[in-house]
Amino acid sequence: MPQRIQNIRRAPTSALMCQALDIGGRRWALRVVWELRVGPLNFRALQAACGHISPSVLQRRLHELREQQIVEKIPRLGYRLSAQGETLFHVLAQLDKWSAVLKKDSH
Amino acid sequence: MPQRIQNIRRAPTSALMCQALDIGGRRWALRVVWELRVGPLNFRALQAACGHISPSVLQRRLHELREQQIVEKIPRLGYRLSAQGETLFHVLAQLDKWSAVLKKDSH
DNA sequence: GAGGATTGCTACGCTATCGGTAGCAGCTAT
DNA sequence: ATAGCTGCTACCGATAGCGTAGCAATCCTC
Repeated sequence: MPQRIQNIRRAPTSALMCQALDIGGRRWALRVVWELRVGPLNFRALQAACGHISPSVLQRRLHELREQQIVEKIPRLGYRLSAQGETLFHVLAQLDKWSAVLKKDSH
Repeated sequence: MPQRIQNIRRAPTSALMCQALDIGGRRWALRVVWELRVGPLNFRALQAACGHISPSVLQRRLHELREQQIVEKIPRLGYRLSAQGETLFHVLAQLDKWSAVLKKDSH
C-alpha cells in the first residue's frame, strides 16, 4: 500500500526562508536588488533601470529592503546594496544563469 | 566633476532575466517550487505545505509554473518539479543559505 | 541670485491581484 | 452505498500595484 502522499515526512520550511521568499515574492523587490548590482543609483535612475516602475511602489520596496538591511541609503548617491545585499546578488546571479533555460515565447 | 549617476553605462537586464524575476516576483511562486523540492505533492498537500495559501491563488501559480515548464502535473501523484524546476531549486537552495543572515527580529 | 532643471517623494484614483470561504463533481476506500 | 478525500471553481471583500500629476528641496548655469 503506497503511503499517502500528504503524509510524507518533510522538513518544514524555516521561518527565515519563509521570510526570504516573502521579501523576494513581492513585485520588483528582486529586480531592484539586481539593478543595484553594478553600483549605487539614485531614485530616478533606479526607477528608469527597472523599466519605469511607479514611484510609489519603488518607495515601498526600498523601505522594505532597507528594513531588511539589504539596501542602504547613502547621502548624495542614492541607494546601494549593503553587504547582505551583495550576498543576495550572488544568489540572483545564479538565477540569471538559470533564466537562460526559460522559453522565450511564453508570457 | 563627478559623472552623473544615471548616465553610468550599465548592461541592461536581459529579457529572460526580467521574465525570471517576474515569475519569481509573484506571491507564493518561489515558495511552491521550494515546497516541491523533496518530491511530488498533490494539490491539497501543496496547499498545506505553503501554509494554507488560498486555492485560487495556488491554482493560478501552478498554471503559470506549468506554462513555464518549471512544474509538471503527473496523473496520480499531483505536481512535481520538471528538470528546469530542479535546476531552479538549486538556486533557491542558495537563497536558503543566504536567508540565515537575515535579522530575526525584523518584520 | 534668478531661472530652470533635477532630485526624492507623496497624493490620488483606478485596476489587478490576493485572500478567505463555500461548495461542487469525480474518485477512492470501506 | 456512503463517507471521505481530491482537484478545482465561484464569489467577493481586502490589499497591492499602476499611472499620472505634482510639490518642496536641491543643484546647475548664467
